[in-house]
Amino acid sequence: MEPPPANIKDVASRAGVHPSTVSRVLNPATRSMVSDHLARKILAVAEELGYRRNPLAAGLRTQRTLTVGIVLPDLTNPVFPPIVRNAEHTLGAQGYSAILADTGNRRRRERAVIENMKTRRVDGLIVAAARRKDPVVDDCVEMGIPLVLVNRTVDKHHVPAVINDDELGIELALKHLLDLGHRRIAYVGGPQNTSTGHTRYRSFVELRKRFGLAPDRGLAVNATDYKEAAGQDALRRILTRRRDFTAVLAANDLLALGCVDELQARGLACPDEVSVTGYNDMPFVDRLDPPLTTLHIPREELGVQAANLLLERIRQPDMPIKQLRLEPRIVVRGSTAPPRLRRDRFSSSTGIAS
Amino acid sequence: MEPPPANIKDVASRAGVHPSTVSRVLNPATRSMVSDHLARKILAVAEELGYRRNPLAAGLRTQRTLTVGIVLPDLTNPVFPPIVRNAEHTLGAQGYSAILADTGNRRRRERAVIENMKTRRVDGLIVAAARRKDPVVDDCVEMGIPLVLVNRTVDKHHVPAVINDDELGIELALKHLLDLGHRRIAYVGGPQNTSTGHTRYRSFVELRKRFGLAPDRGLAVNATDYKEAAGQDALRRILTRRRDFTAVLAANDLLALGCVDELQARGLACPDEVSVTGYNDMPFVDRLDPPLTTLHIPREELGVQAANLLLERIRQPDMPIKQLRLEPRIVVRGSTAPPRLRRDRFSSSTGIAS
DNA sequence: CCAGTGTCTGCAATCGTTTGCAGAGAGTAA
DNA sequence: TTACTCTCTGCAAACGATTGCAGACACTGG
Repeated sequence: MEPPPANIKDVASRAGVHPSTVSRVLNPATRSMVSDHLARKILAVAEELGYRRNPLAAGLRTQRTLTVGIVLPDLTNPVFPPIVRNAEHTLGAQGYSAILADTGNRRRRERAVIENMKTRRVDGLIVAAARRKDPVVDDCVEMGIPLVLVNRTVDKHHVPAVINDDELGIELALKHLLDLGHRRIAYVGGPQNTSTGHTRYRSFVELRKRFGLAPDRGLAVNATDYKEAAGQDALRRILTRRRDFTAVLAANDLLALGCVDELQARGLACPDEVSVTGYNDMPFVDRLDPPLTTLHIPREELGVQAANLLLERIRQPDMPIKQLRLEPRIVVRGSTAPPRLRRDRFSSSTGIAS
Repeated sequence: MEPPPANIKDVASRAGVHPSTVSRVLNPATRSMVSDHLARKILAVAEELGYRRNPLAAGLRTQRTLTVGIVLPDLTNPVFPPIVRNAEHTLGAQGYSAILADTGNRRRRERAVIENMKTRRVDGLIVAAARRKDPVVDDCVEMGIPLVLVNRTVDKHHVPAVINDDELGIELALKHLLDLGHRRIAYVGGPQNTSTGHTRYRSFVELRKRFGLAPDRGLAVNATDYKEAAGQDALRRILTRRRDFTAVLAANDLLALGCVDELQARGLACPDEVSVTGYNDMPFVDRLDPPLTTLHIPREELGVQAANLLLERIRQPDMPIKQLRLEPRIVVRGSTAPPRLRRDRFSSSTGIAS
C-alpha cells in the first residue's frame, strides 16, 4: 500500500549510471556538466519512477532547507492574514515553504519559536512580531540568519524591513480631521514598545506642533495593546481628564473600535459628536456601524515585498540592507464628520465648551 | 560571527563517550538505557555546548520530521485564522511545527502544495480545503499519510475530520426565523462541491419539509463561492423570480453580507423588510450594520481538536477513525426581526402579499 | 606515437543522527 | 572456578543526497 518512494540510487541503477550523475542532472546548476543525451535519459527514468528529491537529505548535505519561518504576533488580527498569504505565495513560487508560528504577543513564545526555527535550519525569517528593542531579532542578525521585518521594525537601523510610512499616515489622518474643522483632537496610540506605536505617537505629537495646535498632553494616551479593550480603556482614561475633544485619532483599527465602544457606552454619537479614525483598513471596517475612516495600507504588497526582500538576502547576503516604506492612503468613511456644537450634557460635566 | 552549532559528536567527545550514548540520553524513549550518573554528565555537557539536535539528520534517519502541513483554501476568510492559530499552538506544544499553504481555492494549487508537503516528508496533514470529491485527499489516505480534515469533509466516510454539526446549525437558524414568524424563507447556499455547502443545503430542504413549509425551489440558490459577490449574485437570481420572501437564510457570513448588499442596492431594509442570517460568526460581524444574526462555531475548538486528532493518528495509525462534529449555537443580533407587512411596491410585482 | 587538452562520469567522503547488534564488565549461583 | 545473566556502552551501518577530485576516454597537433 505504501511503496517506499524512489531514491536517487534507484534512478541511477535503473538508468545505468552513478547516483552522482543523477544528482547533477537534477540540479540546474550542475545540469550542464553531463551530456545532453545521458541527461535526457536520466530525466526520463526519474519521471518514470516518480522520483522526488528528499529535501532532508539534500538539506543535511547543503545546509539549505528551502524553508523560511514566518513569525506573527497574532494571526487573528486581520492585518496579518493578507500579509502571510502573499508572502507564502511568493515564497512558494520560488520553491520555498513557509513554517508559521503565532507568538500570541508573548516574548517567551517569540523566543521559543524563533529558537525552534533556527534549529530547524530555516534559510530565513520573516518577522512581524518585532519589538523596538528585540534581543531575539538582534541574535538573528548577529548570527547572520537572513531576516526581514514586516509591518513593525526595530530601533536599530541596520535591519531589512518592509513597513508603512507612518509619518505620512498620521499626517493624512490629522489633515483630514483638520480639514473637517476639528481642533481638539484626542489621540489613542499603540504600545510604545512597538515601532508602529512609537512612530505614530511621535508623528502625532510633532505634527500637532507643526500645524500649530496646542501641545495638549492630556489628550493623548497610549494603549498597552493593539486590541479593542485596550483602546476602549485608553479613551476612558482620556475622558476622565478631558471631554472637550471633537475627534479621536486612533493608531490602529482595533483601538478605534474600542474608542467607538467607549463613546457608545457614554452615549456619545459617532461621528455626530465625536469623529474617529483608525489605521490599517482591516477587512470589513467599511461595513461597520459607522463605517470606519482609516488608513489603507498595501497589505498584499507588504507580504510580497517582504518575501522578495528575504529571498534577495538569502541569495545575496552581502547586498546593502534595504528598508522599504510603503505609502498608506486615507479612506474617508462614515466615522468622521465636521465637528458640531456640543450638546449641553457633554460639555457641562467639565464646564468647558468647545 | 557564526560558529558552527555543536553536533552530537562534539558533545560525545567532550563528555568522553560515544555519540550513540549521547543520542540515547537525549531521546526520552531510550533515556533509561544509560546509567543515571553518565546521563547527568552528558546532559550537562550538552547544555554547556548549547547543543541542539539537528532535525534534518534525525528526520533522515527516523523518517519523522515533527512537521505537519496545514492546507487552507483562503487565509483571508476570517474563519480560518483562529483555527490555524489554535492548531499551531497545540501542535507546537508537542514539538511539531506547522508548514502552511494557502491554495487560493484552486485545485491545481491544492494538488501542488500537498505534493510539496509530501516530498517534504511531513508527518501529517490538516486540510481545510477539501472538496466533497477530492482525489488529492484520497491519494493521501491511500498512501497512509495521517490526515485530518477540518471544517469541511469529503463524501467518503472513512476520513478523520473535525467539522460542524451543520444539520443542527441550519435547524437553529430556521427555527429562529420560524419563531419570529417568517414563512417564506429564501436560502442562499454555498458551493455544492464542498461538504458544508452540500450539507447545509440538504438540511435546509429537508427541514423545510419537516416543518411543513412548501417546497419552494425557486427560493433556494447555491452560490458558486463563499464570497460576498457570489452571495449577492445568488440573491439577485432569486429576486428575479420571487420577491415575496421575508427572510434569507445564508449558508455563510460572507454570503449573508452579499445578501445584505443586494437588499441595500434594491432599497430593501434589513431587517425591517427582509431578515438575514449567516453562518460562522466571523469576527466583527457583531459590529456590522446591521449586526448579523448568525451561527457561532467553536473556531478555537476546531483547531485544537483537529491538531489533537492528527497527533493521535500519527502516534497510533491503527486507531479507529474518528469524526468530531461540534455544535454551533445561534447568536441573535440585529439582522433578524419579525416579518412586517410589505410595502406596496414590494409585493406588487408578483401580486403576492405575505 | 606521444603528450596535451577537454569533456564527461564515477568514486568516496560527508552532512548529523539513530539503532540493531555485540561485547565488556560486574554480579550471582552452582 | 565456571557459566550465566544483566546492565551498560561502543561499533558501524544506515538514512539520501551533494561535490571535490581524479580517472577514462576521445581527440588534436606535433
